[in-house]
This record gives sequence, structure tokens and C-alpha cells, in this order.
Amino acid sequence: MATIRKTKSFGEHLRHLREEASLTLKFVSEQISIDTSLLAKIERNERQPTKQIIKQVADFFKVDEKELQNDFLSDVIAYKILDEDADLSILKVAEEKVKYLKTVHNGK
Amino acid sequence: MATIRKTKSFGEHLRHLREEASLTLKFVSEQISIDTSLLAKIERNERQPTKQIIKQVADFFKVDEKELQNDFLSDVIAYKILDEDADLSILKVAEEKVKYLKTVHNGK
DNA sequence: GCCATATTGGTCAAATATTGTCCAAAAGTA
DNA sequence: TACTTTTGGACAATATTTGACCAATATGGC
Repeated sequence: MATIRKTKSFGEHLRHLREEASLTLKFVSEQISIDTSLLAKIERNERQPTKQIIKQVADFFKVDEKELQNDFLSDVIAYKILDEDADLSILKVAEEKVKYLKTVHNGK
Repeated sequence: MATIRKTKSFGEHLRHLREEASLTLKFVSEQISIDTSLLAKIERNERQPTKQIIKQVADFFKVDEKELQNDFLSDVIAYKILDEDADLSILKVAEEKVKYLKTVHNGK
């Protein structure tokens, strides 16, 4: 069977976008005015992008900003679970909690 | 139908344990040697408990430590999603990523 | 190999966030 | 009122994260 891998890490996703366009770290980092080595680290998941950077990247590559943000957020969650060596069932619990918290202090 | 609410927040859970036992914040906080106001804040989800504190609380109330930790972790995740106003579907993506990351750099 | 360019990696000060303590204010109880 | 419990604010101490800088290491032509 073919391996479907929509689930790249945020950094891998970024790198993919960049390589797809055949651009160098230097070029892209200059376009979005951040340090080259910072962008490299973000691609390697060694630094977390700020919202600002996510926006700039999204604009530059013309991809949906919200989607990129979500991609990053799911990364954060995934790494947290790996870090804590927690069970995947936690995600289900978290889901319940979100629903619960949304109804309790509605919006807020 | 009866409302099942296993999904209290971590703090609410803690408070529940304490009130169930009819103990005051002062008493419990002294037993586990942390500041009363800190414990109060943890119960109100205004401060995050350290692993250390989670352990002490678990010991004190004789509940499973790992379970309490998981309870807290799912809280962290839930609040993050609420904060970012992200879609619940992110959790599914995060799940995929965990599985993916586990196979990629196995263990690490 | 040599040169140019691309990427990685380490260090570090600055910025930012979080913690726990102290104490006062408010709420609850008799 | 007097006493106990809980809440809330302020703040120093601590911890974490960021971004910048620069050196080291790849990579790719030629």
C-alpha cells in the first residue's frame, strides 16, 4: 500500500514548501526578514515560530495562515505528549474538556 | 438524561478531592508544604502544578499519580486549544503526528 | 582539490513567562 | 463582632525562549 503522509511535522512542512519552490534558506529568510539560522532551526523544529513568523511564512508561500497555525499547534501538542510519554487517550479527554470548558464559561 | 461530568478541569478535580474530604486549603497546603494561596490558585487553574506538587497531592489524597498527571496534561492541551481558538480536529492531527513521530525517530 | 554557496550548530544576552511568597481584602460562619 | 477560609494583587526570584552572531560543516559546480 502507498504510504500517505499528510502528517509531517511543522518544520518538515515548511521545508517542503521551500524546497518545492527551490529556494534557499538565505533567500526566504531575507524575504521575511528573519535570521537565516533561525529559519533553519524552525525547519528543524529547534525553535518555535512566533505567530508573526507564521504569518510571514504563510504570506510568502501563499498558503492559508490559519492552516499553518493549526499545523504548528498540533505539533506542539504532539511533542508535549511525546515528552511526557503520555497515553494517546489523553487527547480524547482533552477534547471532552474543551467541549466542557466551552459550555461552562461560554466563550470568555 | 443524567449529566455525566468526568471532565472537570484539573483544578476542579483537586478541589473536589479536597472538599470530599472536608479539608481546608490551609490544612492541605500545610500537609504538602506549599503556600496556601498557591494551592488555591492551582485549584482555580491560575497556577500550574509542578510534577512535584502533583506527586504530593496524589500521595496525600491517595490517588494514582500518573492519572493526576494525565489529568493535568489534558488540561494543558485543552486550554491551549481554547486559547488559540483552534478547531477540535487538531487533536486528530496531533494524534497522527504522535504516531508518526514515534515511528520516525523511534523512542529517541 | 578549490571555491562559492547553503546549511547546521553553539553561545549568549535580552526579552518573556512562570513561580512561589507575602500580605491584604473579601467572603463565609457562628 | 470575631474568627476562619478563600481570593487577589504585587513582586522578586527563577526559568524558559528568543533571536542574533559567528564559526563549522556540508553541498555542488568546475
